[in-house]
Amino acid sequence: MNPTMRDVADYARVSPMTVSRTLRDDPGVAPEKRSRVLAAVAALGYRRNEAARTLRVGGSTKLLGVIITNIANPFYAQLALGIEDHADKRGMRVVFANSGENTDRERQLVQDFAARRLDGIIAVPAANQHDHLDPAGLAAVPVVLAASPPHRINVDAVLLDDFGGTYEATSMLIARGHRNIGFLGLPAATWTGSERYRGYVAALEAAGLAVQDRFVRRNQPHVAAAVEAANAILDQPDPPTAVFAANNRNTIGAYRAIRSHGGTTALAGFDDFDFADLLDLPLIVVSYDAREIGRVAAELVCGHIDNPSSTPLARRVVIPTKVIDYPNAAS
Amino acid sequence: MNPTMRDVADYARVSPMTVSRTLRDDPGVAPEKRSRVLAAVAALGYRRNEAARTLRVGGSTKLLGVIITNIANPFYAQLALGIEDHADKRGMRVVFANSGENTDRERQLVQDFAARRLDGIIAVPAANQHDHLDPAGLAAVPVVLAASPPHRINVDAVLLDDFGGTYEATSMLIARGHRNIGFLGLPAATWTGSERYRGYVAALEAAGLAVQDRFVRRNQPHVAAAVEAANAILDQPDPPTAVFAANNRNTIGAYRAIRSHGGTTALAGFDDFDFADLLDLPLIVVSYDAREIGRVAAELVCGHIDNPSSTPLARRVVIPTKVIDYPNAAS
DNA sequence: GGCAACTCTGGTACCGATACCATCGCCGGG
DNA sequence: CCCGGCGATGGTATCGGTACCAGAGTTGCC
Repeated sequence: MNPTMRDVADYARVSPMTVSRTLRDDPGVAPEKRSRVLAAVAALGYRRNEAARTLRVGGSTKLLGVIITNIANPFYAQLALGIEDHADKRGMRVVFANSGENTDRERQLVQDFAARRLDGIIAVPAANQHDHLDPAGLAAVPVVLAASPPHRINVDAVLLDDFGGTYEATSMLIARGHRNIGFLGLPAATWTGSERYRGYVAALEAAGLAVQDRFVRRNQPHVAAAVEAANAILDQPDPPTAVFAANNRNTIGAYRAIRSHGGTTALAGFDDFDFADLLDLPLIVVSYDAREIGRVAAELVCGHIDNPSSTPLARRVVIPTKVIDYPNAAS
Repeated sequence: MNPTMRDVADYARVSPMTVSRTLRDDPGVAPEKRSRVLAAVAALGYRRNEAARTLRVGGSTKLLGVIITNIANPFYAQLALGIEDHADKRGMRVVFANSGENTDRERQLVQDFAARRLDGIIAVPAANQHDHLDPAGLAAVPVVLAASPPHRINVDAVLLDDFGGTYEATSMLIARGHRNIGFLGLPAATWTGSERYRGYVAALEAAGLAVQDRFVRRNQPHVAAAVEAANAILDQPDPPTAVFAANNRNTIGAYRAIRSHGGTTALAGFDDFDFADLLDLPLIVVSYDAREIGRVAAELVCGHIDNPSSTPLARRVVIPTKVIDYPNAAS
């Protein structure tokens, strides 16, 4: 087995206490014994058992739990980077898990994290059901939500300006003369889905345009469905001259459909991506700093870790969005 | 503070042992006491302290450490997904950290992981210096490398067929009539860089073509440098009619350069990506299942966890590549 | 009826580290 | 010369669980 502190003590002919003090840089260890201890540590390849230390000191595990829906989505990868940025500054490590948009699994993961006594949890909730994310039921482990506000629980959240970004991009389409604008959205029950739709509707209304339901599709779980929905919109008589896609997947689907329809329909979408400027059709995207979301979420959760007495404030930090125009002129 | 097992025992008017047994599903607990205990657990919101349990049982932390260079790279995100796939089946969680291609940081992370008694480590090494990844110096924590073979240490590795993929893609360019083919590579000191270059050279030689150093650039750390290198190659008199780019970054750079040169140069590159079929120039990519790499690496490391006595075999599993042709005909 | 075997329960020690207190030797001042 | 005080060191209990063993109560079989 691994050497223990007692082994080191025996080897160095001192008591375990002296070893403990030495390794904690406690003053009041004679230089000579100190060096004997360090030599013993090196000789035995000793490494302190942090779990045991944590148990005794009542200290923290210095682990931050992160639950996201899918790390393969570049948005979440950036989020993860931002969280790690901040965690690392505090000597903390990050435990990642993918929920796969499944609330049951999300619940299991949260329970597991609490049992492991992680210091804090950052979650991108899969759905609207948030009871299992309430710190009150989780041994008071601080929780911060990202990308979606809490529902009936009292925790902080870092949000994106879903409404504003969509409003701005849609308005840009209108400013370019489009009057009939399609919408490929996310399920209405989700925060993001509802906010982005709200932004679309508000932009139309502000320009005195009516929302036409025949141009709206709101439930495409994958790219293939998005292609199909976009085709359905474009195949109508008197089709829209522009489309707004509420996320990455829908943008790709719309892009493919527009391409196969001759490429004359304007396209705007939420979520920027690499290569957006290398495509063969013009594109408008709503961009934002996903890494910053992670950084802020980590800051908030660390704030609660440092100061557990602070009652959850249900704060909401909103990260701004920026609309980017990729003209993608003929090459 | 959190309730302890003793609190539960007091509440249920039994001994701590009975609580412990109940929570471990030990048979031989009277049904009535059992239900009293479960009621007490629910009433107090008790959660067993896994760290304490691990300490006593001498068991494992059920944590797998993963060190990659940058999670924002979709390749590593997929790798991470594959690792989590397998870990999850065994009730393990995954601790991620980015080394940022910095060996010093990598060393710190590995030490930290060992001190936390993680059960195993999967690393994509930042460089050729691997001493710090030797399980012998890490409390015998099993280590598996991904994407790069071990150097002077005795551990398993999961590799990609860097040579074969490059050979095949380059050969495809040759088969299409190209005789002068540029190469945008990675530093020669890296395994991947050297293997991919070897594949390029071997394909040329097999076709009786000479390697022309004026068409080769091997050190572009970011996209801007790749653009510059590609421009330098294309601006020569009698430039190549095709270019092979040894990774993602170089492919993007080459793509931009080729586009600005009129778009007549053929392009092939290592690493597939979303949107590859939506660009406005034809493209050949070397594709592979990054998720599978992660899955296999996790399997290997779990094998060592289950059977610590097994001497490291320095096994090498090679994941195959597949060449994909995106004609990207005019839209 | 007696004794072994079995079921259920609780006491005690211990995993590896550290907080707290006791001890020991040494110093200077009264 | 003796005692208070200080710095260095070690003993002991403890963090939250669990392995091991002992003991109480019950049953079954000869």
